[in-house]
Amino acid sequence: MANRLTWKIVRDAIHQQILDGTLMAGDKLPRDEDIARDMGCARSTVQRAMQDLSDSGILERRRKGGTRVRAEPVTRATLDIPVIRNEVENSGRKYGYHLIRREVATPPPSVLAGLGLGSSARLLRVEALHLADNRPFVFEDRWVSIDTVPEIMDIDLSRENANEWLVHNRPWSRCDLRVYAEKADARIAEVMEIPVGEALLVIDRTTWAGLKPITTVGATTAPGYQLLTQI
Amino acid sequence: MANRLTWKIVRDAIHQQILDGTLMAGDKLPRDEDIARDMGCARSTVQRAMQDLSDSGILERRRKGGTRVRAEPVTRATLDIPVIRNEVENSGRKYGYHLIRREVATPPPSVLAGLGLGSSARLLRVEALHLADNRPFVFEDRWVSIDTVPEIMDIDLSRENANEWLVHNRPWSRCDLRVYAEKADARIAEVMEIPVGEALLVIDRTTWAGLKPITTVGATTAPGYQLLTQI
DNA sequence: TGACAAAATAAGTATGTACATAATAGTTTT
DNA sequence: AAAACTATTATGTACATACTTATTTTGTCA
Repeated sequence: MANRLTWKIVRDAIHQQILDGTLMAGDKLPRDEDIARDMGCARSTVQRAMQDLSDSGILERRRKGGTRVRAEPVTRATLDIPVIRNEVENSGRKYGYHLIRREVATPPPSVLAGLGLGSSARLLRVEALHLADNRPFVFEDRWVSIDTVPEIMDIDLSRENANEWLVHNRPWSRCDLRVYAEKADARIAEVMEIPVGEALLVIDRTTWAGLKPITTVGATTAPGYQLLTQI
Repeated sequence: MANRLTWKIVRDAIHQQILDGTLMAGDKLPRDEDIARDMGCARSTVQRAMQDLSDSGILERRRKGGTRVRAEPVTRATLDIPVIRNEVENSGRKYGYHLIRREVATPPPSVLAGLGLGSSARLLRVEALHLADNRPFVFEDRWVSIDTVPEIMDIDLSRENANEWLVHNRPWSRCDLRVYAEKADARIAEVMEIPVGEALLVIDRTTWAGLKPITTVGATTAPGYQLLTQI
């Protein structure tokens, strides 16, 4: 009931001081306690606000060192990479899935290194195509650790999608992501039904459960695909 | 001193239940209060842990509805896009900058629409090349709102980098990012000293201060450029 | 039966207090 | 003067408590 300050109000007030130039890059802010006294709220409210600004990369906070406006600004964005089926269906299109290859093999050294495995490890390789309205949407080239996920061998991957099965049955605790552009080679061009040489966005993802590698996937997206974030 | 539970311990305990299958996608968790009682800590400690898991996209929380394991998992990653100079110098290379074009013009409709401006607005256009060890690293094609940032007209952009000037002098409150792949056209190929048709990663960014648009930039990166995140 | 109001619920927030921790500044010892 | 303690400081965390808010469930009335 009372006209208390919320941490979001405090956060926006501080942010506003940065936006209007009252606080510039590198400037030091007063102690949380003083800000709390000046604004008339509890220190924990200021702490919450500061934590949020710090998480967004706007402020830098150090014990004893105090709080300052980040001197080397970064654009910090949150990227949500959904399960492909959801991505397709949420955009109102029909999802389709098609298994291309399934085999047990020894992956190339780069894949083994990325997973932190020795040179003789044998993994399950899965190539599959995800469709949106019957058109190729994402081609995935995946290696799954049979050692970490033995159950995957019993799954009928022509009916069930490895991506979804893993995400529902083997949650990860660590994930490496890399995003880059690549020219479509003959193979990709054929599978995706596009001209050779087309520029495609590729999302590589490697996940672990604890220290054990689960899977590494290269997801080659159709032409025109965009990753979006909004802050 | 006492053996109190920290919110990180609580968070990891919950997360562990998800990792080991005790909690599956879609499952409902007990109320914070009950978890706190069971684990022997304050509800605020549980709240802090839950907030973190919710921010990471692992849990979904709704007032009255309770907490459940996210049914449609997403990979949520935080992307830090630094100022290019810092990115180059932090990797131990020499940073260079070169202004290619500076003019006042009316941008194409797509740019105007992205900025939410009418069809007659005149903006400052800046084309510039960022170098790493004297080799092209990022080509930027930028439009700056003269209305929002009139001071930009007085800056000598052949000496001072628009990217850095803006980021230090015009903090934004909202930012849209989009990442995609594009084939190098003749112009880009010449500027970047690469073959025509090379697949390049492009990062488009548009920023606002409140409702007023500041700038929109297309940053075309050199071949091999990767966006990385690690969770 | 359906529409609408009231109650119940669980997360979200605010506060004061106490203590923990990391980083710095100052002081003493070698 | 370098190294090794010590004190100080500002943020970080934990907790008990009280109140707020969004949402669902329930109850009432037409």
